[in-house]
Amino acid sequence: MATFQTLPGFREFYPEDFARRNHVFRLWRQTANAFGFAEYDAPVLEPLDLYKAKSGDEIEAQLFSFTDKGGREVALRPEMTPTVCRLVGAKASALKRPIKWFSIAEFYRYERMQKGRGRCFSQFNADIFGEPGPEAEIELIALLVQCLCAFGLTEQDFYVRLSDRNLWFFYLEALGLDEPRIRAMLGAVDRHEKYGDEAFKVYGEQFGALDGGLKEKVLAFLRVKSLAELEQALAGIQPAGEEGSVGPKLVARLAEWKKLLGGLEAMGLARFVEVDLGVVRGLAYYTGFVFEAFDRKGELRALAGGGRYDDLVAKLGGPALPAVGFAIGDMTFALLLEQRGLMPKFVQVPDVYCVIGGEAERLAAFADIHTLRAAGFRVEYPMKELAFGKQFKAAAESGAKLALIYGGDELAKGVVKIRDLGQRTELEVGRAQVAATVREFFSGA
RNA sequence: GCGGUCAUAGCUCAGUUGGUUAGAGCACAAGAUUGUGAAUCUUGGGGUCGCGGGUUCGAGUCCCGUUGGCCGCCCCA
Repeated sequence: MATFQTLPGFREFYPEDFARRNHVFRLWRQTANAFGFAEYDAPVLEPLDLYKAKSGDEIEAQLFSFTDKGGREVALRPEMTPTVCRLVGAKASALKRPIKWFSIAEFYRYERMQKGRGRCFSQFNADIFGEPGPEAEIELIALLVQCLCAFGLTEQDFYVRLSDRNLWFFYLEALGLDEPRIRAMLGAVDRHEKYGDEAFKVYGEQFGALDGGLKEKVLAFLRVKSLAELEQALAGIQPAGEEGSVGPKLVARLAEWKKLLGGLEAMGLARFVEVDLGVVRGLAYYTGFVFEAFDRKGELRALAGGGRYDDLVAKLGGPALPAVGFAIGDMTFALLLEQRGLMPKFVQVPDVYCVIGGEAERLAAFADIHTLRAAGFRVEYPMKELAFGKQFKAAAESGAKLALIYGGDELAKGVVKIRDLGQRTELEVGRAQVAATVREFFSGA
């Protein structure tokens, strides 16, 4: 048993694990490319203040942070958003709009592990900068859906819940709440799914008990599950001619909802998306539409989450720049794929396995082995001398399609015996024809 | 940060009310087998029973602590 243990919550990728991870990353990358997103990366270690500026001082408890040898307060990145805001903010005026970027990167959070959560994990991040309208959300939600569908997942397996912090803000404003009350109420809305009416307790402690009419209106809004219900709920709140200052904002917002849902429907994605105003997402930097993807069975943590954060680039020192983004975590996602039998088994299979008689034959084989490898074939051979019987067994077990046989007889005749391990047929070819014959076999296969 | 639960070979697990040198299957390796296939048989390597302490004539087994895994709470950017 090894003296040294892996640090808690960190992961090791043995070849089969690594193959699975590669598979996931490869399809994410391919999908993002299809949507015209450009890939970037950035440092793993960042100034601690970058995260404090975004999320507040409390965030430090959940970071891998320390003081470096130059006295700098630094942290391993727990997320990509502040970093990408800095990157984009620094060159905003030179970047062609819309700015569509993605990354696949590893992140670190000092947290207790749970199912689907560790201290290190990877995320696919995609963001659009410079587009204030719901066109950006359409593009991103479509990308999110496709990033899951690319693996064979369907609307039976997952769905995206769509909500809107702006809409809530305007609605609560129309109900007469001031900003502190609105923020507290959004906190209650966020917790309502889990705690029921208990969720309003904090609000009550802060601002006094909720009057029944208000609570009823909040609950009604929270239960909105479709555009039609939304229109109905809003119709009730803005009687014609009254509340003139709030009404137009809600009307304009409703138009954006129609645009967003209409766009997604036109893409054929309506079946993946559910209106659900019960989602507002924890941290307060989101400024508009927010969305989260969940498995349909509701057994797993959120698969992905995102939303609009129009103020963040400026807050982190860049120009005012509207932004929307989302992230998919790799851990919960891998669990879902395993659960649905959509994670392939990866075995490394050579194209060709060489069966080699002795030392002289080995040298002859080496010449062909290297030629074939240089041509892109995956070629294996036994590292040490083995009985022929063992070598044929090894060739069969390796999964190779072809065996090249370099025995004393063949060497003497200047030929190589090529055995089709699937068909169990053999033919002899001259040494000079080996590469061409192998190439022909695989181009036909 | 809090709670529950678990820890024996690379993996899955046995191991009796505490009793001699800790076992099996799988996997790995060698041989039977020096020119043809996933088989079979034989053999082998591999363990400070997570770590530390305690009780006892004696601890894998009981007690305490600790580390780590899993699950849940808080949190979830």
